[in-house]
Amino acid sequence: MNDSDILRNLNEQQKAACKIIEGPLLILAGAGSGKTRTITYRIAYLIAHDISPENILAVTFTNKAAEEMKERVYKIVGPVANKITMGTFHSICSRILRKHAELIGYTKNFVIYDEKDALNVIKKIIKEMDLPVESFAPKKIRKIISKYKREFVKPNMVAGGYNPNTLKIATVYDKYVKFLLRNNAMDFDDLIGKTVELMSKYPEIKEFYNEKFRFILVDEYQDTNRMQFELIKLLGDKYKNVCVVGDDDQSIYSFRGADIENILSFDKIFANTKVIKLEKNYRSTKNILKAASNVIKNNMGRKGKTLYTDWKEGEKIELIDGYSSMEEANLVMDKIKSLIARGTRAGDIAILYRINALSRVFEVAAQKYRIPYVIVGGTRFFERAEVKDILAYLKTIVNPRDNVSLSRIINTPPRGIGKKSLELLELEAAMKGVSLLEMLENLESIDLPSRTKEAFRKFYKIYSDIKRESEGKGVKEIIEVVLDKTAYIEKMYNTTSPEDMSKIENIDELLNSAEEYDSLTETPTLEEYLNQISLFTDIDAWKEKGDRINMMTVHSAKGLEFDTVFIVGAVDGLFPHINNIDSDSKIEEERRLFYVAMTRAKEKLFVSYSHTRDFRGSFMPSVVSRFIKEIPEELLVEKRKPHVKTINELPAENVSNKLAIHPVFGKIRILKTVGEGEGKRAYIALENGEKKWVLVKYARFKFPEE
DNA sequence: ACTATGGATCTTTTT
DNA sequence: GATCCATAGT
Repeated sequence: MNDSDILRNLNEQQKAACKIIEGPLLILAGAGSGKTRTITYRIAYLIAHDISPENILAVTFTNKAAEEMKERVYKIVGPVANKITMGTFHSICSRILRKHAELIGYTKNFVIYDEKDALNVIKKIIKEMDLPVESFAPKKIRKIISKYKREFVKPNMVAGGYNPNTLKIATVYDKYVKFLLRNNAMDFDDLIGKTVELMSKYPEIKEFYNEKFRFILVDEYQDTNRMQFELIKLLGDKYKNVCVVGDDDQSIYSFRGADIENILSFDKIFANTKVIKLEKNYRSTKNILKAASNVIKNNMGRKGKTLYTDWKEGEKIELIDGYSSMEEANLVMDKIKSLIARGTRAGDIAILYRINALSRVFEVAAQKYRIPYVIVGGTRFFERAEVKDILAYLKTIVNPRDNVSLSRIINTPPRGIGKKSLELLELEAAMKGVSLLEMLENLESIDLPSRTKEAFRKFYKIYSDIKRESEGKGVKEIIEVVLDKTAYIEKMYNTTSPEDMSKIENIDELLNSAEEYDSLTETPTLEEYLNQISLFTDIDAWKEKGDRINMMTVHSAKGLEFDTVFIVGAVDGLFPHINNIDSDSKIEEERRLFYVAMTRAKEKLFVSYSHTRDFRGSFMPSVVSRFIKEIPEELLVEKRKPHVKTINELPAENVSNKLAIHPVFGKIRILKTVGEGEGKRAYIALENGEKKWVLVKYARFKFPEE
């Protein structure tokens, strides 16, 4: 394979990006500009130029993206592709850390705590310290700690300032860090942060990886945070062959610390950076691209790119105007039904929303219309309670120091070990400075009521039986041992309740995942399996092009494309989200998110909204998203309808005896209204003759033909 | 020790 | 409308 074989598939800018082999390179790649293609061919080009695949590191945003890239490179260069290191920051760091864990006080079997585990630890600490939950909300503290970690602020470096709570938070932080270390556990931030610390502290390790990864590629660079940047800096320190690919317009992870500065100041850290812009879009029609560009141009402080396409004009963008969110969902499904009838494949359609909560109403509608669907994301599979229970058994086998997992399973299924007993055990363990499991091994050394002791003994027997019988077995078999020894399914669930049935199905699904792992891995180990799944996301598992429509958040849809896209729930407060409308920078991120959503569409884009929406059970009035208003009217199928009038916008005398449509009761007649503001009520007559008083605040009436 | 129940509280997005 | 938590009853 020679250069021209590789390069003939690329446009001029893409070619240029391949040819710069050495030195720092920043590729600004617009949406749909063939970014993945460019990276893939660049890797092939490197290999064609005698660069050893072992010396190439490619960092992607998801595991799935890494796999796809590997496959694509494989198609060009063959089996040597398997020698390239590819993965997410988290998976690569986890691999590195397992090799050197002892140097930082861990063992190579450390476990990774997910958000829930981390939150539980913090809750525990807050309770222990007897802090008022009002000013120490665990979730908020968790966020603050995560931020400290990302910025390399250690507990003893937290500045007290004027807020007396800050020091207490620093104490929680300190206890949290120590807890994790004692439990041989890391959270997501640790994976990156500790790798950075490892390399800063041990020059010989850094040197090793500098030599190993002489050529570095980072995809989705706009969504890296400071820690990740530090890591790239360290890894690329010796050879400076660092190629990053990103699009400032698609930066949508600032809540996770992603810092656009990483793009803007890349060339300050890596001197003589070459910059290439990919501005030709191969994905969307002219109309979609034009609409998206008109939205994103309202953001200030962009690097500035002008996307263009040779593609057809295409269809205009269609707005879908529902009254309630239920009606909105039904109208969307109506549309989808007719699209499918006209030959569109269900798998080529996506419904994108701002928040997961919205999936529910669309799921119900899809079922009603008998449209096959798949929901990607939401509650992660591996975070479901029944799955976590089983995994906790596995984690305890691998890492006996993991007290979080042990306290989860010690009485699951119930075996007579209650809160009090567990507390006693924890107290003893803390005093002796040993793990819970070590405590269980030495039960004789402590003074306990004999019944409690017996219960502990029984549990320890189950645990050691599992451990013994797991020796030399595959992961699936080990899970079967756990299920067998604990009688988990029989004791926890009954086969008549539908909820329990779905839990049993989830456990089956877990067995399937283990079986798949066992069969696809050369030397399967429990350790590796646990590591893999703790860094696994739903999007990684998502099978594309199934014959079902796809539903997911806009965040999950990053990097994907679909023929037909529905952006749903496009109302102010949802998209942009209510939490992000109080500052320009937050609104700009919401706008980028909307832009990402729009640019997922290849052929046809729909945007839907409703005039009321469900909020914690009751109704909330809503207003069309400001982003819809930024789409030029000539790109829309129909002109935007004037916003419907609500009862509060009309004088009382205009309302009486008027026909309206109510979100629940349908066609109604308003007879009179009483009161003003919050307490304003309306007396209405339903079609069936029934009469009712309703609160105007919740019942949003729509008046026809206003 | 366990289960059922009601109350409070919350939802942004994710590795 | 879901989930988490404290409490009361078994």
